[in-house]
Amino acid sequence: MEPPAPRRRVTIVDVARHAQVSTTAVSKVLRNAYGASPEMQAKVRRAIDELGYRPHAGARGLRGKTYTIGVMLPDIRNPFFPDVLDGITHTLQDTEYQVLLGPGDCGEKGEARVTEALIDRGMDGLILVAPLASRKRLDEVASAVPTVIVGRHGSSPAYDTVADDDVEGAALVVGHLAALGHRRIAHIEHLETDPTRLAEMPNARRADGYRQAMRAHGLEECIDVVSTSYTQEGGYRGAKELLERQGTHRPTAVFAGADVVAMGALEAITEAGLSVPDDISVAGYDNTTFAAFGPVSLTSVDQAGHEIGRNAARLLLERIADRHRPSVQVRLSPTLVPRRTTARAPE
Amino acid sequence: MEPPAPRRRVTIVDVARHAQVSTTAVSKVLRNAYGASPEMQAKVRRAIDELGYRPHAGARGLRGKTYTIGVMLPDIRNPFFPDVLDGITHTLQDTEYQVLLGPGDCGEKGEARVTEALIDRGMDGLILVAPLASRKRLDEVASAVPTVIVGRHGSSPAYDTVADDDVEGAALVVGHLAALGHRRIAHIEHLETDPTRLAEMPNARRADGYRQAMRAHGLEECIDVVSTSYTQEGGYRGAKELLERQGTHRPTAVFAGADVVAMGALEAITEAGLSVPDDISVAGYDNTTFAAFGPVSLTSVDQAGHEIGRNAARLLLERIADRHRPSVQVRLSPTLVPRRTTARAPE
DNA sequence: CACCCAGTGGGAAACGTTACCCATGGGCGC
DNA sequence: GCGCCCATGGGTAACGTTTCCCACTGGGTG
Repeated sequence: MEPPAPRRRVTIVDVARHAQVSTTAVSKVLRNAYGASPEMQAKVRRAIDELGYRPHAGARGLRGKTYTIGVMLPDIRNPFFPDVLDGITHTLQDTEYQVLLGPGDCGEKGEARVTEALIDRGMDGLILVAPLASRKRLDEVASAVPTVIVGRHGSSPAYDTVADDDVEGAALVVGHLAALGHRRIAHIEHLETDPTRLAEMPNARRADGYRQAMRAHGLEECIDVVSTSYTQEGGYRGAKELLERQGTHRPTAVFAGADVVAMGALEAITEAGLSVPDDISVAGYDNTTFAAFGPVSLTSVDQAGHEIGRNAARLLLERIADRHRPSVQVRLSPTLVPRRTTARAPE
Repeated sequence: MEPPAPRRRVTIVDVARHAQVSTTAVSKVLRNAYGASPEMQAKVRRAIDELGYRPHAGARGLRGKTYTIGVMLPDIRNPFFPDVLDGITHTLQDTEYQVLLGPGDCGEKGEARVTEALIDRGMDGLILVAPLASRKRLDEVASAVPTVIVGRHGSSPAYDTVADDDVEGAALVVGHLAALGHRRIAHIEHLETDPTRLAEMPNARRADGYRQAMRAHGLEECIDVVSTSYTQEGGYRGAKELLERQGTHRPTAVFAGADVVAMGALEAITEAGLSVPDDISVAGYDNTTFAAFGPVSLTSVDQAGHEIGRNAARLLLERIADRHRPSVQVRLSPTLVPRRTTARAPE
């Protein structure tokens, strides 16, 4: 069977004709612009309803705004990002802005491609979540369109930032484990080689925070960092390496830099025939639904993704309204959520 | 510090001037259209590279195409959807099309809003994943823009569909459990009240398939369905209800309609002090990363999300190329992935 | 030698919307 | 009573691209 013929779209001209006014008048009503009397408003709105008119965003973008916010997500699988997204959509849902997501496809290349695509599609503003791009590129992006960077430290006059204090989060974990009597607390980090990103990326800050906190607790000698990656497989490899350490070199607690990493670590520990938390404690980061899941019950750090998203959306709206206001950095504090994968150190 | 002044975007006019040709010529080169000599092509391409020109999708959309595909995802949290998305982006990545996601925000209302937003933003085609909308609405959407519906049964001349055979999937689970000696196999389903959707939604088909398979195995007497919802909490409630059954009414195996449901069920079973799979077997559906996670190791049904996505993208490209070709229905077969949450029935 | 056609290039009008500015008319201050 | 200003409405030119069609060239054909 052949599909039915597509109908022509209702345009502003149709509305104007139907309401017996000019297109300019309709446009004014649409944008709540100055210069439309209440009667005019009513007449136009009725015509809009009767015809089922909806403005064409692309055409709007040519002169004015598209009323669209683009969000670049580096990895849809990471269960932390939906929280951020919720905060964004929630803040935007009673504005006239619509959120569209660009799937970052992992990797700097794919991320750049998606970001360009969002710009080319006339987004009024961009929220980049944990971007890998260089600062120079971020500045370029921000010069093309109002931009908020989420989850990265380091500031620029060109864009606003919202981030959680990862150093503080790491300190919370180390403090918690130390209070439970652990001394040999190891950390699985995401390997970062690019020197310019080194200080800005959350993973580097967490590793840094871990080292600082260990020293603060007089555990400098016990600092033990394994570099893999923030993936389940990275956690698995990292934990395997830690478990190979002999006797008093083997850690009694593992601080994984992300919940997915903790997942991999738990898998490796289970495979090794060890028990959590009796033989070894494990803590993650992000407080994903996975961590909250009863049978897992992973101690984790809550980043308040919803709050991050809310702030990002708010800042973006502000910046769209005034591109010249000075840039803002919002830093939020994480909280520790102790669960059943951490307990008193053995012996 | 004030952000730097934004630069004007490079347009096709700039390219034309720089290459000393007409804008028409540049446009032809951009679209590989007929009527541009090799020399012209080379000259224009060089100008494009030198100026770093990228076409403005919104402006293109006004006359031609935007080279953008919109994907409506009802729930980013469901770990099954990223697989589908991967299949889509993978198929599209060496075309000139870009994928943008519309977050469905759960619920028919939000879904409708996002779908409209995608249409208004000039998408060349739409992929709707497991939409809740009525058939009438789907037909309307499809009449506005080429559309592929994923994960819903029932066909229409207006759109193509790609779906997994849920009846078959349910049969795989029941067959597996029956072969392990289970007789009292219960099912936790997602309650569906809307009669028009009843036959089309995957959840209904799974419940149906469960009943058919139970009868086929001579277990008609043991059919036991609890209606909650496809959420973790729904699984928790459903399992609690099942565990309250006394003696020989209590099931020895639970077929949860989705992995998230199985998560909730596992939580309830653990809380009740029972052991999986010794006391009770549990199977899920979707084969998410959660199911594959070692310490969980949930028996599940794999829907080949990647294949679904691939097919959806392929069909959509075909339909964009020819809006008049008859509609196509692709049905894929699921496979069972037995893991450690299912074992021989007790006694 | 007139004619035609294929190949190539460009001019101009769309596409749907908004920004800018001007025209009109009535009320108000002086 | 005269001029001024504000409130209201509309005309028109953008915005960046594609599509439609016409013009020109040169070579082959009748």
